[in-house]
Amino acid sequence: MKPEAIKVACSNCNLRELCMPMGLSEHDLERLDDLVTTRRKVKRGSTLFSNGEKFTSLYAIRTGFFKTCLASEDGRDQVTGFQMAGEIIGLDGIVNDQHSCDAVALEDAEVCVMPFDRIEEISREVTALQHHVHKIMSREIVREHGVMLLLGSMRAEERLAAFLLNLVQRLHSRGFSQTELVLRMTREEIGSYLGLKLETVSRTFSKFVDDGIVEVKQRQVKILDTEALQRMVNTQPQCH
Amino acid sequence: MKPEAIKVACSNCNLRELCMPMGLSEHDLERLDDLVTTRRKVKRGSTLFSNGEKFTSLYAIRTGFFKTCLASEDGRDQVTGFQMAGEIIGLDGIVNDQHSCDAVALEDAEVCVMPFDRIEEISREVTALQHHVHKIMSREIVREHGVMLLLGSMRAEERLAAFLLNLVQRLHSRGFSQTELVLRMTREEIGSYLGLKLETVSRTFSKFVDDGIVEVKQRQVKILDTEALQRMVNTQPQCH
DNA sequence: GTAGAAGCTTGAGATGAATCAAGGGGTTCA
DNA sequence: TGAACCCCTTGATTCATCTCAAGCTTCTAC
Repeated sequence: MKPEAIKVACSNCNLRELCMPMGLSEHDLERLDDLVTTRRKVKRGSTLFSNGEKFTSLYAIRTGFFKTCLASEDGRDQVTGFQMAGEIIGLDGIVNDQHSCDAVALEDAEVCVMPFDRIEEISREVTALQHHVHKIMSREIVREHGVMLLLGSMRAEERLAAFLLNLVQRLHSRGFSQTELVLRMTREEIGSYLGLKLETVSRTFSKFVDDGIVEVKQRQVKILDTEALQRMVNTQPQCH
Repeated sequence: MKPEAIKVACSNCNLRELCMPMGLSEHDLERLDDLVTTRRKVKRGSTLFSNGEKFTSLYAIRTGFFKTCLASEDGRDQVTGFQMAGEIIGLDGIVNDQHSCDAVALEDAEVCVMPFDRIEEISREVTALQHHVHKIMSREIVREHGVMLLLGSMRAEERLAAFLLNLVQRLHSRGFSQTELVLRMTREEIGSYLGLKLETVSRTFSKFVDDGIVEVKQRQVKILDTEALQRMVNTQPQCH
Protein backbone atom coordinates (compact mmCIF):
# COMPACT_ATOMS: atom_id res chain seq x y z
CA MET A 1 0.00 0.00 0.00
CA LYS A 2 1.29 3.43 -0.81
CA PRO A 3 1.18 5.97 2.00
CA GLU A 4 -1.71 8.44 1.98
CA ALA A 5 -0.19 11.15 -0.16
CA ILE A 6 -3.38 13.02 -0.86
CA LYS A 7 -4.17 15.63 1.75
CA VAL A 8 -7.10 14.47 3.77
CA ALA A 9 -9.62 17.27 3.93
CA CYS A 10 -12.79 17.05 6.00
CA SER A 11 -13.86 20.40 4.63
CA ASN A 12 -14.15 18.68 1.29
CA CYS A 13 -15.60 15.37 2.33
CA ASN A 14 -19.10 14.46 1.30
CA LEU A 15 -19.67 12.73 4.61
CA ARG A 16 -18.91 15.98 6.38
CA GLU A 17 -22.43 16.60 7.48
CA LEU A 18 -22.62 13.17 9.03
CA CYS A 19 -19.51 13.27 11.12
CA MET A 20 -18.53 16.92 11.47
CA PRO A 21 -20.20 19.92 13.05
CA MET A 22 -22.05 22.20 10.65
CA GLY A 23 -22.02 25.92 10.05
CA LEU A 24 -18.37 26.61 10.69
CA SER A 25 -16.38 29.63 9.68
CA GLU A 26 -13.66 29.35 7.07
CA HIS A 27 -11.05 29.51 9.77
CA ASP A 28 -12.59 26.81 11.92
CA LEU A 29 -12.97 24.54 8.93
CA GLU A 30 -9.25 24.77 8.33
CA ARG A 31 -8.59 23.77 11.90
CA LEU A 32 -10.80 20.74 11.46
CA ASP A 33 -8.77 19.59 8.52
CA ASP A 34 -5.98 18.97 10.98
CA LEU A 35 -8.09 16.48 12.83
CA VAL A 36 -7.59 13.61 10.46
CA THR A 37 -3.99 12.63 10.18
CA THR A 38 -4.27 9.59 7.97
CA ARG A 39 -6.68 7.16 6.53
CA ARG A 40 -6.59 3.49 7.11
CA LYS A 41 -7.97 0.63 5.06
CA VAL A 42 -9.40 -2.35 6.86
CA LYS A 43 -9.99 -5.60 5.01
CA ARG A 44 -13.14 -7.53 5.55
CA GLY A 45 -12.81 -9.75 8.58
CA SER A 46 -9.91 -7.90 10.12
CA THR A 47 -10.05 -5.62 13.12
CA LEU A 48 -9.67 -1.87 13.28
CA PHE A 49 -8.86 -2.19 16.97
CA SER A 50 -9.40 -4.83 19.55
CA ASN A 51 -10.00 -5.31 23.22
CA GLY A 52 -7.03 -4.36 25.36
CA GLU A 53 -5.29 -2.41 22.62
CA LYS A 54 -4.01 1.02 23.53
CA PHE A 55 -6.44 3.78 22.70
CA THR A 56 -5.08 6.59 20.61
CA SER A 57 -7.69 7.67 18.13
CA LEU A 58 -11.29 7.85 17.19
CA TYR A 59 -12.19 6.69 13.71
CA ALA A 60 -14.69 8.12 11.27
CA ILE A 61 -15.90 5.50 8.86
CA ARG A 62 -15.53 6.62 5.26
CA THR A 63 -16.62 3.45 3.56
CA GLY A 64 -17.54 0.00 4.69
CA PHE A 65 -19.37 -1.52 7.57
CA PHE A 66 -18.24 -2.54 11.03
CA LYS A 67 -19.44 -4.44 14.03
CA THR A 68 -18.21 -3.82 17.55
CA CYS A 69 -18.25 -6.74 19.89
CA LEU A 70 -17.44 -7.66 23.41
CA ALA A 71 -15.86 -11.00 24.20
CA SER A 72 -15.77 -11.92 27.86
CA GLU A 73 -13.09 -14.34 29.03
CA ASP A 74 -15.43 -17.26 29.23
CA GLY A 75 -16.43 -17.14 25.59
CA ARG A 76 -19.62 -15.22 25.91
CA ASP A 77 -19.89 -12.86 23.01
CA GLN A 78 -22.00 -9.82 22.40
CA VAL A 79 -22.23 -7.62 19.35
CA THR A 80 -22.72 -4.13 20.77
CA GLY A 81 -23.36 -2.32 17.52
CA PHE A 82 -23.11 -2.08 13.76
CA GLN A 83 -21.54 1.05 12.29
CA MET A 84 -21.68 2.48 8.80
CA ALA A 85 -20.19 5.35 6.82
CA GLY A 86 -20.19 8.67 8.63
CA GLU A 87 -20.31 7.12 12.08
CA ILE A 88 -17.63 7.44 14.74
CA ILE A 89 -16.09 4.43 16.34
CA GLY A 90 -13.72 3.97 19.26
CA LEU A 91 -15.39 5.97 22.04
CA ASP A 92 -15.14 3.01 24.39
CA GLY A 93 -11.37 3.47 24.62
CA ILE A 94 -11.31 6.88 26.23
CA VAL A 95 -12.11 5.94 29.79
CA ASN A 96 -9.25 3.51 30.41
CA ASP A 97 -6.91 4.51 27.62
CA GLN A 98 -7.47 1.17 26.04
CA HIS A 99 -10.18 -0.32 23.94
CA SER A 100 -12.70 -2.52 25.63
CA CYS A 101 -14.20 -4.12 22.55
CA ASP A 102 -13.26 -5.30 19.09
CA ALA A 103 -14.15 -3.42 15.93
CA VAL A 104 -14.32 -5.80 12.99
CA ALA A 105 -14.88 -4.79 9.38
CA LEU A 106 -17.78 -6.70 7.85
CA GLU A 107 -16.75 -5.52 4.41
CA ASP A 108 -13.64 -3.83 3.09
CA ALA A 109 -13.57 -0.46 4.75
CA GLU A 110 -11.68 2.77 5.05
CA VAL A 111 -11.59 5.02 8.09
CA CYS A 112 -10.26 8.47 8.90
CA VAL A 113 -7.90 8.33 11.83
CA MET A 114 -8.44 11.16 14.33
CA PRO A 115 -5.88 11.13 17.15
CA PHE A 116 -7.79 11.82 20.31
CA ASP A 117 -5.30 14.22 21.81
CA ARG A 118 -5.65 16.30 18.71
CA ILE A 119 -9.43 16.16 18.99
CA GLU A 120 -9.16 17.47 22.53
CA GLU A 121 -6.71 20.15 21.50
CA ILE A 122 -8.80 21.48 18.65
CA SER A 123 -11.95 21.16 20.76
CA ARG A 124 -10.52 23.74 23.11
CA GLU A 125 -10.34 26.24 20.28
CA VAL A 126 -13.33 25.34 18.17
CA THR A 127 -16.36 25.23 20.42
CA ALA A 128 -18.50 23.76 17.68
CA LEU A 129 -16.22 20.76 17.60
CA GLN A 130 -16.23 20.52 21.36
CA HIS A 131 -19.98 20.44 21.43
CA HIS A 132 -20.08 18.03 18.53
CA VAL A 133 -17.87 15.54 20.34
CA HIS A 134 -20.15 15.75 23.36
CA LYS A 135 -23.16 15.16 21.16
CA ILE A 136 -21.64 12.15 19.51
CA MET A 137 -20.93 10.55 22.85
CA SER A 138 -24.35 11.43 24.17
CA ARG A 139 -25.94 9.99 21.06
CA GLU A 140 -24.14 6.73 21.63
CA ILE A 141 -25.38 6.65 25.21
CA VAL A 142 -28.94 7.24 24.07
CA ARG A 143 -28.63 4.62 21.34
CA GLU A 144 -27.52 2.10 23.92
CA HIS A 145 -30.47 2.98 26.12
CA GLY A 146 -32.63 2.00 23.19
CA VAL A 147 -30.82 -1.29 22.82
CA MET A 148 -31.32 -1.95 26.50
CA LEU A 149 -35.04 -1.39 26.06
CA LEU A 150 -35.02 -3.76 23.14
CA LEU A 151 -33.06 -6.46 24.94
CA GLY A 152 -34.90 -6.02 28.18
CA SER A 153 -38.48 -5.93 27.09
CA MET A 154 -39.05 -6.93 23.49
CA ARG A 155 -39.88 -10.27 21.96
CA ALA A 156 -38.02 -11.77 19.03
CA GLU A 157 -40.28 -10.33 16.33
CA GLU A 158 -40.22 -6.90 17.86
CA ARG A 159 -36.46 -6.97 18.14
CA LEU A 160 -35.95 -7.92 14.54
CA ALA A 161 -38.49 -5.35 13.39
CA ALA A 162 -36.73 -2.62 15.36
CA PHE A 163 -33.41 -3.75 13.98
CA LEU A 164 -34.55 -3.62 10.36
CA LEU A 165 -36.22 -0.25 10.78
CA ASN A 166 -33.12 1.18 12.39
CA LEU A 167 -30.91 -0.10 9.59
CA VAL A 168 -33.01 1.21 6.70
CA GLN A 169 -33.49 4.50 8.44
CA ARG A 170 -29.75 4.99 8.75
CA LEU A 171 -29.17 3.82 5.21
CA HIS A 172 -31.89 6.10 3.93
CA SER A 173 -30.29 9.12 5.54
CA ARG A 174 -27.20 8.17 3.53
CA GLY A 175 -29.13 8.24 0.31
CA PHE A 176 -30.03 4.58 0.02
CA SER A 177 -33.41 3.00 -0.41
CA GLN A 178 -35.97 3.14 2.36
CA THR A 179 -37.16 -0.33 1.60
CA GLU A 180 -34.30 -2.40 0.28
CA LEU A 181 -31.11 -3.28 2.03
CA VAL A 182 -28.28 -5.74 1.98
CA LEU A 183 -27.34 -7.16 5.33
CA ARG A 184 -23.62 -7.09 5.87
CA MET A 185 -23.73 -9.40 8.83
CA THR A 186 -24.64 -13.03 9.40
CA ARG A 187 -27.74 -14.27 11.16
CA GLU A 188 -25.52 -15.16 14.05
CA GLU A 189 -24.24 -11.60 14.35
CA ILE A 190 -27.75 -10.21 14.16
CA GLY A 191 -28.72 -12.70 16.82
CA SER A 192 -25.88 -11.71 19.07
CA TYR A 193 -26.82 -8.07 18.78
CA LEU A 194 -30.48 -8.80 19.46
CA GLY A 195 -29.93 -11.32 22.21
CA LEU A 196 -31.30 -14.18 20.11
CA LYS A 197 -29.93 -17.39 18.65
CA LEU A 198 -29.31 -17.51 14.94
CA GLU A 199 -32.10 -20.05 14.47
CA THR A 200 -34.54 -17.67 16.06
CA VAL A 201 -33.42 -14.87 13.77
CA SER A 202 -33.86 -17.13 10.78
CA ARG A 203 -37.28 -18.30 11.88
CA THR A 204 -38.40 -14.77 12.53
CA PHE A 205 -37.30 -13.71 9.06
CA SER A 206 -39.28 -16.62 7.68
CA LYS A 207 -42.32 -15.57 9.63
CA PHE A 208 -42.06 -12.02 8.28
CA VAL A 209 -41.89 -13.47 4.78
CA ASP A 210 -44.95 -15.65 5.41
CA ASP A 211 -46.80 -12.60 6.67
CA GLY A 212 -45.88 -10.66 3.56
CA ILE A 213 -43.97 -8.06 5.52
CA VAL A 214 -40.60 -8.55 3.86
CA GLU A 215 -38.95 -10.43 1.04
CA VAL A 216 -35.70 -12.12 1.95
CA LYS A 217 -33.19 -13.63 -0.42
CA GLN A 218 -30.23 -14.47 1.76
CA ARG A 219 -28.85 -11.11 2.77
CA GLN A 220 -31.02 -9.13 0.40
CA VAL A 221 -33.99 -7.76 2.26
CA LYS A 222 -36.90 -5.89 0.76
CA ILE A 223 -39.38 -4.34 3.13
CA LEU A 224 -42.91 -4.61 1.79
CA ASP A 225 -44.82 -3.27 4.78
CA THR A 226 -42.89 -0.74 6.82
CA GLU A 227 -45.91 0.13 8.90
CA ALA A 228 -46.37 -3.44 10.01
CA LEU A 229 -42.83 -3.35 11.35
CA GLN A 230 -43.48 -0.06 13.06
CA ARG A 231 -46.62 -1.37 14.66
CA MET A 232 -44.71 -4.30 16.05
CA VAL A 233 -42.15 -2.05 17.67
CA ASN A 234 -44.60 0.50 19.02
CA THR A 235 -47.26 -1.82 20.24
CA GLN A 236 -47.00 -3.34 23.62
CA PRO A 237 -47.75 -7.06 23.31
CA GLN A 238 -51.18 -8.23 24.39
CA CYS A 239 -52.03 -6.23 27.53
CA HIS A 240 -53.44 -8.73 30.08
CA MET B 1 -36.73 25.67 51.47
CA LYS B 2 -34.17 28.36 51.97
CA PRO B 3 -31.93 29.13 49.01
CA GLU B 4 -28.43 27.60 49.02
CA ALA B 5 -26.60 30.32 50.89
CA ILE B 6 -23.47 28.35 51.61
CA LYS B 7 -20.91 28.58 48.86
CA VAL B 8 -20.75 25.29 47.08
CA ALA B 9 -17.16 24.21 46.81
CA CYS B 10 -16.06 21.13 44.92
CA SER B 11 -12.52 21.71 46.10
CA ASN B 12 -13.78 20.95 49.55
CA CYS B 13 -16.17 18.13 48.82
CA ASN B 14 -15.40 14.69 50.09
CA LEU B 15 -16.86 13.17 46.95
CA ARG B 16 -14.36 15.13 44.91
CA GLU B 17 -12.33 12.15 43.92
CA LEU B 18 -15.38 10.39 42.62
CA CYS B 19 -16.75 13.09 40.40
CA MET B 20 -13.92 15.50 39.75
CA PRO B 21 -10.55 15.19 38.03
CA MET B 22 -7.59 14.69 40.34
CA GLY B 23 -4.24 16.36 40.66
CA LEU B 24 -5.25 19.89 39.82
CA SER B 25 -3.35 23.08 40.52
CA GLU B 26 -4.69 25.58 43.00
CA HIS B 27 -5.79 27.80 40.18
CA ASP B 28 -7.65 25.08 38.30
CA LEU B 29 -9.38 24.00 41.46
CA GLU B 30 -10.77 27.46 41.86
CA ARG B 31 -12.12 27.37 38.35
CA LEU B 32 -13.85 24.10 39.12
CA ASP B 33 -15.64 25.64 42.05
CA ASP B 34 -17.53 27.72 39.50
CA LEU B 35 -18.93 24.59 37.94
CA VAL B 36 -21.60 23.97 40.49
CA THR B 37 -24.07 26.79 40.68
CA THR B 38 -26.56 25.39 43.11
CA ARG B 39 -27.62 22.28 44.84
CA ARG B 40 -30.99 20.73 44.54
CA LYS B 41 -32.85 18.41 46.86
CA VAL B 42 -34.99 15.69 45.35
CA LYS B 43 -37.56 13.90 47.47
CA ARG B 44 -37.96 10.18 47.23
CA GLY B 45 -40.21 9.29 44.35
CA SER B 46 -39.90 12.60 42.54
CA THR B 47 -37.93 13.23 39.41
CA LEU B 48 -34.73 15.15 38.93
CA PHE B 49 -35.56 15.48 35.25
CA SER B 50 -37.82 13.67 32.90
CA ASN B 51 -38.16 12.65 29.31
CA GLY B 52 -38.69 15.58 26.97
CA GLU B 53 -37.57 18.17 29.47
CA LYS B 54 -35.09 20.76 28.26
CA PHE B 55 -31.51 19.82 28.97
CA THR B 56 -29.49 22.42 30.79
CA SER B 57 -27.25 20.72 33.29
CA LEU B 58 -25.49 17.64 34.40
CA TYR B 59 -25.98 16.58 37.98
CA ALA B 60 -23.48 15.15 40.42
CA ILE B 61 -25.19 13.11 43.07
CA ARG B 62 -24.18 14.19 46.56
CA THR B 63 -26.46 11.98 48.54
CA GLY B 64 -29.21 9.56 47.72
CA PHE B 65 -29.92 7.04 45.05
CA PHE B 66 -31.50 7.36 41.62
CA LYS B 67 -32.81 5.22 38.84
CA THR B 68 -32.96 6.35 35.24
CA CYS B 69 -35.66 4.87 33.12
CA LEU B 70 -37.01 4.94 29.65
CA ALA B 71 -40.74 4.85 29.04
CA SER B 72 -41.78 4.25 25.46
CA GLU B 73 -45.17 5.54 24.33
CA ASP B 74 -46.78 2.15 24.45
CA GLY B 75 -46.06 1.58 28.11
CA ARG B 76 -42.95 -0.47 27.82
CA ASP B 77 -40.60 0.50 30.56
CA GLN B 78 -36.91 -0.02 31.04
CA VAL B 79 -34.70 0.95 33.92
CA THR B 80 -31.42 1.92 32.27
CA GLY B 81 -29.36 2.37 35.38
CA PHE B 82 -29.07 2.97 39.11
CA GLN B 83 -26.90 5.85 40.26
CA MET B 84 -25.40 6.63 43.63
CA ALA B 85 -23.36 9.36 45.32
CA GLY B 86 -20.47 10.65 43.27
CA GLU B 87 -21.98 9.62 39.96
CA ILE B 88 -22.98 11.96 37.17
CA ILE B 89 -26.43 11.92 35.71
CA GLY B 90 -28.01 13.62 32.71
CA LEU B 91 -25.61 12.78 29.88
CA ASP B 92 -28.49 11.54 27.75
CA GLY B 93 -29.74 15.10 27.32
CA ILE B 94 -26.77 16.53 25.45
CA VAL B 95 -27.44 15.15 22.02
CA ASN B 96 -30.89 16.61 21.45
CA ASP B 97 -30.91 19.35 24.03
CA GLN B 98 -33.58 17.53 25.89
CA HIS B 99 -33.62 14.61 28.23
CA SER B 100 -34.58 11.25 26.82
CA CYS B 101 -35.21 9.45 30.07
CA ASP B 102 -36.53 10.04 33.57
CA ALA B 103 -34.30 10.29 36.62
CA VAL B 104 -36.21 9.32 39.75
CA ALA B 105 -34.91 9.52 43.29
CA LEU B 106 -35.28 6.21 45.09
CA GLU B 107 -34.51 7.92 48.37
CA ASP B 108 -34.27 11.53 49.42
CA ALA B 109 -31.37 12.93 47.51
CA GLU B 110 -29.30 15.99 46.88
CA VAL B 111 -27.46 16.82 43.68
CA CYS B 112 -24.99 19.45 42.56
CA VAL B 113 -26.28 21.28 39.52
CA MET B 114 -23.63 21.85 36.85
CA PRO B 115 -24.90 23.92 33.93
CA PHE B 116 -23.59 22.27 30.81
CA ASP B 117 -22.59 25.44 29.02
CA ARG B 118 -20.42 26.25 31.98
CA ILE B 119 -18.90 22.77 31.88
CA GLU B 120 -18.01 23.32 28.25
CA GLU B 121 -16.65 26.76 28.96
CA ILE B 122 -14.39 25.67 31.80
CA SER B 123 -13.41 22.54 29.86
CA ARG B 124 -11.80 24.76 27.27
CA GLU B 125 -9.51 26.21 29.88
CA VAL B 126 -8.92 23.31 32.20
CA THR B 127 -7.80 20.38 30.11
CA ALA B 128 -8.05 18.03 33.06
CA LEU B 129 -11.74 18.79 33.24
CA GLN B 130 -12.15 18.39 29.52
CA HIS B 131 -10.58 14.98 29.64
CA HIS B 132 -12.57 14.08 32.70
CA VAL B 133 -15.84 14.83 30.98
CA HIS B 134 -14.81 12.65 28.07
CA LYS B 135 -13.91 9.86 30.44
CA ILE B 136 -17.20 10.05 32.24
CA MET B 137 -19.11 9.74 29.00
CA SER B 138 -16.89 6.95 27.77
CA ARG B 139 -17.35 5.14 31.07
CA GLU B 140 -21.09 5.30 30.65
CA ILE B 141 -20.78 3.87 27.15
CA VAL B 142 -18.65 1.01 28.41
CA ARG B 143 -21.00 0.36 31.31
CA GLU B 144 -23.87 0.07 28.90
CA HIS B 145 -21.88 -2.37 26.78
CA GLY B 146 -21.69 -4.51 29.87
CA VAL B 147 -25.43 -4.28 30.39
CA MET B 148 -25.97 -5.30 26.80
CA LEU B 149 -23.81 -8.36 27.37
CA LEU B 150 -25.82 -9.14 30.47
CA LEU B 151 -29.19 -8.68 28.78
CA GLY B 152 -28.14 -10.38 25.60
CA SER B 153 -26.45 -13.49 26.85
CA MET B 154 -26.93 -14.18 30.54
CA ARG B 155 -29.49 -16.24 32.35
CA ALA B 156 -31.51 -15.00 35.29
CA GLU B 157 -29.12 -16.20 37.97
CA GLU B 158 -26.12 -14.79 36.18
CA ARG B 159 -27.84 -11.45 35.74
CA LEU B 160 -28.74 -11.13 39.37
CA ALA B 161 -25.27 -12.22 40.44
CA ALA B 162 -23.69 -9.61 38.18
CA PHE B 163 -26.08 -7.00 39.50
CA LEU B 164 -25.30 -7.70 43.14
CA LEU B 165 -21.55 -7.77 42.54
CA ASN B 166 -21.70 -4.49 40.69
CA LEU B 167 -23.68 -2.85 43.47
CA VAL B 168 -21.47 -3.96 46.34
CA GLN B 169 -18.37 -3.08 44.38
CA ARG B 170 -19.59 0.47 43.87
CA LEU B 171 -20.72 0.73 47.47
CA HIS B 172 -17.42 -0.61 48.67
CA SER B 173 -15.49 2.02 46.76
CA ARG B 174 -17.59 4.54 48.70
CA GLY B 175 -16.52 3.06 51.98
CA PHE B 176 -19.40 0.69 52.61
CA SER B 177 -19.32 -3.00 53.31
CA GLN B 178 -18.21 -5.44 50.66
CA THR B 179 -20.77 -7.96 51.74
CA GLU B 180 -23.81 -6.17 53.08
CA LEU B 181 -26.08 -3.82 51.27
CA VAL B 182 -29.54 -2.35 51.37
CA LEU B 183 -31.39 -2.37 48.10
CA ARG B 184 -32.98 0.96 47.38
CA MET B 185 -35.15 -0.36 44.60
CA THR B 186 -38.04 -2.80 44.36
CA ARG B 187 -37.87 -6.26 42.83
CA GLU B 188 -39.76 -4.87 39.91
CA GLU B 189 -37.14 -2.19 39.28
CA ILE B 190 -34.37 -4.73 39.54
CA GLY B 191 -36.31 -6.88 37.12
CA SER B 192 -36.77 -4.08 34.67
CA TYR B 193 -33.07 -3.31 34.75
CA LEU B 194 -32.16 -6.97 34.29
CA GLY B 195 -34.80 -7.79 31.72
CA LEU B 196 -36.66 -10.10 34.08
CA LYS B 197 -40.06 -10.14 35.73
CA LEU B 198 -40.26 -9.37 39.41
CA GLU B 199 -41.30 -12.92 40.22
CA THR B 200 -38.17 -14.21 38.56
CA VAL B 201 -36.05 -11.81 40.57
CA SER B 202 -37.74 -12.95 43.74
CA ARG B 203 -37.34 -16.63 42.90
CA THR B 204 -33.71 -16.14 42.03
CA PHE B 205 -33.07 -14.44 45.34
CA SER B 206 -34.76 -17.37 47.04
CA LYS B 207 -32.57 -19.78 45.15
CA PHE B 208 -29.44 -17.92 46.21
CA VAL B 209 -30.65 -18.13 49.78
CA ASP B 210 -31.29 -21.87 49.47
CA ASP B 211 -27.81 -22.32 48.06
CA GLY B 212 -26.32 -20.41 50.97
CA ILE B 213 -24.92 -17.71 48.74
CA VAL B 214 -26.75 -14.78 50.29
CA GLU B 215 -29.02 -13.90 53.16
CA VAL B 216 -32.00 -11.78 52.23
CA LYS B 217 -34.33 -10.00 54.58
CA GLN B 218 -36.52 -7.86 52.37
CA ARG B 219 -34.15 -5.26 51.01
CA GLN B 220 -31.30 -6.16 53.32
CA VAL B 221 -28.86 -8.39 51.50
CA LYS B 222 -25.82 -10.07 52.98
CA ILE B 223 -23.48 -11.81 50.62
CA LEU B 224 -22.10 -14.98 52.14
CA ASP B 225 -20.22 -16.34 49.14
CA THR B 226 -18.89 -13.68 46.84
CA GLU B 227 -16.90 -16.16 44.84
CA ALA B 228 -19.94 -18.21 44.03
CA LEU B 229 -21.49 -15.10 42.52
CA GLN B 230 -18.33 -14.37 40.59
CA ARG B 231 -18.20 -17.89 39.25
CA MET B 232 -21.75 -17.55 37.99
CA VAL B 233 -20.92 -14.40 36.09
CA ASN B 234 -17.62 -15.58 34.68
CA THR B 235 -18.58 -19.07 33.77
CA GLN B 236 -20.22 -19.77 30.50
CA PRO B 237 -23.21 -22.02 31.17
CA GLN B 238 -22.81 -25.72 30.44
CA CYS B 239 -20.87 -25.92 27.17
CA HIS B 240 -22.66 -28.64 25.12
C1' DG C 1 -15.04 -26.64 -11.96
C1' DT C 2 -15.23 -28.81 -7.97
C1' DA C 3 -14.77 -29.62 -3.13
C1' DG C 4 -15.14 -27.85 1.15
C1' DA C 5 -16.54 -24.63 4.38
C1' DA C 6 -19.57 -21.41 6.03
C1' DG C 7 -24.07 -19.78 6.37
C1' DC C 8 -29.00 -20.54 6.36
C1' DT C 9 -33.44 -22.98 7.04
C1' DT C 10 -36.52 -26.00 9.24
C1' DG C 11 -38.23 -29.55 12.52
C1' DA C 12 -38.82 -31.76 17.08
C1' DG C 13 -38.24 -31.58 21.69
C1' DA C 14 -36.43 -29.40 26.04
C1' DT C 15 -36.38 -25.62 29.19
C1' DG C 16 -36.06 -21.20 31.44
C1' DA C 17 -38.73 -17.51 32.28
C1' DA C 18 -43.38 -15.45 31.92
C1' DT C 19 -47.95 -15.53 33.36
C1' DC C 20 -51.71 -16.15 36.37
C1' DA C 21 -53.07 -16.56 40.98
C1' DA C 22 -53.23 -16.36 45.92
C1' DG C 23 -51.61 -15.18 50.39
C1' DG C 24 -48.57 -12.95 53.71
C1' DG C 25 -45.72 -9.19 55.49
C1' DG C 26 -44.04 -4.44 55.83
C1' DT C 27 -44.38 0.25 55.40
C1' DT C 28 -46.63 4.44 55.39
C1' DC C 29 -49.82 7.73 56.38
C1' DA C 30 -53.96 9.30 58.55
C1' DT D 1 -52.47 2.64 66.32
C1' DG D 2 -54.70 0.95 62.72
C1' DA D 3 -55.74 0.13 58.00
C1' DA D 4 -54.77 0.36 53.35
C1' DC D 5 -51.58 -0.26 50.06
C1' DC D 6 -47.55 -1.73 48.20
C1' DC D 7 -44.22 -5.15 47.97
C1' DC D 8 -42.70 -9.72 48.14
C1' DT D 9 -42.99 -14.80 47.92
C1' DT D 10 -44.45 -19.10 46.19
C1' DG D 11 -47.05 -22.48 43.31
C1' DA D 12 -49.05 -24.20 38.93
C1' DT D 13 -49.16 -23.69 34.26
C1' DT D 14 -48.07 -21.79 29.72
C1' DC D 15 -45.18 -20.18 26.19
C1' DA D 16 -41.25 -18.25 23.73
C1' DT D 17 -36.97 -19.24 22.74
C1' DC D 18 -33.12 -22.43 22.95
C1' DT D 19 -31.04 -26.71 21.81
C1' DC D 20 -30.03 -30.41 18.99
C1' DA D 21 -30.16 -32.25 14.53
C1' DA D 22 -30.34 -32.69 9.63
C1' DG D 23 -30.25 -31.03 5.07
C1' DC D 24 -29.67 -27.42 1.83
C1' DT D 25 -27.57 -23.25 -0.42
C1' DT D 26 -24.07 -20.09 -1.34
C1' DC D 27 -19.58 -18.57 -1.37
C1' DT D 28 -14.62 -19.43 -1.54
C1' DA D 29 -10.43 -21.28 -2.77
C1' DC D 30 -7.72 -24.47 -5.04
